[in-house]
Amino acid sequence: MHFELQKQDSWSSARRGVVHTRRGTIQTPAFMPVGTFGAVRTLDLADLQSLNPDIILGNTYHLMLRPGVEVFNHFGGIHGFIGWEKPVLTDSGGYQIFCLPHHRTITEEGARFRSYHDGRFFMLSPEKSIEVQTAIGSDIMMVLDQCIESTADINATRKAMEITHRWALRSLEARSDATQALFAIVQGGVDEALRYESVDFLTQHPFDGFAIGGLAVGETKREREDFTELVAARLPQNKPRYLMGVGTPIDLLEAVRRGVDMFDCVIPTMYAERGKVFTSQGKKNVLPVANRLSDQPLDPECECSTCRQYSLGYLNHLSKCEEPTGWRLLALHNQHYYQHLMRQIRNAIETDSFESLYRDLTRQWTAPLSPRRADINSSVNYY
RNA sequence: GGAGGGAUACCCAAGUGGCCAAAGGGAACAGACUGUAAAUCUGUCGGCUUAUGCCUUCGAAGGUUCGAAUCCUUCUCCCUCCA
Repeated sequence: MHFELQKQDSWSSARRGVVHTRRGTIQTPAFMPVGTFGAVRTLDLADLQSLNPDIILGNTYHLMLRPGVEVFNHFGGIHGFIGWEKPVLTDSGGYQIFCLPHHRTITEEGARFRSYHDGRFFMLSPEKSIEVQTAIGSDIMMVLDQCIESTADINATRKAMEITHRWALRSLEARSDATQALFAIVQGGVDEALRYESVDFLTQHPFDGFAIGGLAVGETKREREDFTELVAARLPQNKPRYLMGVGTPIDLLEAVRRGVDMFDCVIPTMYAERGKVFTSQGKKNVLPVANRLSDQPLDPECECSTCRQYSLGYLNHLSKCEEPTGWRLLALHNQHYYQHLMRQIRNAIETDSFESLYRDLTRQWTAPLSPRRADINSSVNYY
């Protein structure tokens, strides 16, 4: 795997690049839809192909519990299993160490988990995570890390960072197939010195890319942006930078501006299930009764299949009935919105217009609506 | 014509003398959610309000009682069964 840096924005740290993987290229900045269990929630392969992201995500932790390594060995990896031929990145399970704290204990060896699904104990070590990711056959693997709340004290944060470093080296050692890329994960909470230390340690080793972990886990938006900037600026130019788990459209824009190349987030699908969509007019709630008789699309400026075919009134109805088709239609819209946003961003960097795109979008997302527009659709919010 | 059962807030529904402005659902409204144990969680939901405060409310009208959604009388409407 290698990273081709095509253009550096002159106004900001934004960069346009291409990640070359064994299964194809990823145009960056890129947003990767999250498919934890081997499917982007509510979407099927045809939906996914119509959205056409360059890469999707799967999750080691969930996939090792179900269906298990045996199934991936049988099917020859996730690509054959789910029918997706383009790149897949697997998260290592590090986030589950963070978000399932009552189900595990951490030792030097790894995280000993009690399965939330059948109660059995198992050890998720760096080696085990790599073994599972190898069976899954992802094109980009992540090292097992210890993510920790941004609000944790400095000692705990240092400890988590140091174990993350040791686990990262063990992961590198455990990799058997170098065509599977391996990214390390920078930790260090919201402490400047620790973040620098983490970057400096990890970048001494031959990882294919570097992720910024431990953000969007309790810190303020400002801290998130500051630490993204600080870490990205210290990472090598010639390797991709991946901000894990982030975020809202404005988070993405702010992070691209600070030099991040790759993102993933559950927000597009999660919000779809909550009746929330991103539009050119801001974040909108589909559920209020005020939308019941609307024959307008979700977003008149959107070209997604949902906006081309369905009225807000119908989507309001489906969402209120908790009809899975409604979640799917909103998920398609939100994922389209994210892919479209990233296309706009890539274009803007290419054509030296990132600054004006940045200003347009931030104005659009934060400016109050005109009275006329507010009158037409009272359920619009800002980001 | 006879015998029973019922009427509670926007809807369904609990409550059978004080701890009832009234459980629980639903709806509505607001909020949360960022490397998905999430079709989840939180708040508001009679009115006025800073309120542990006042006012109005449990089909209607009277009555008993210190005190009534709860007991009694009459009335109205609904349901079931028997003729």
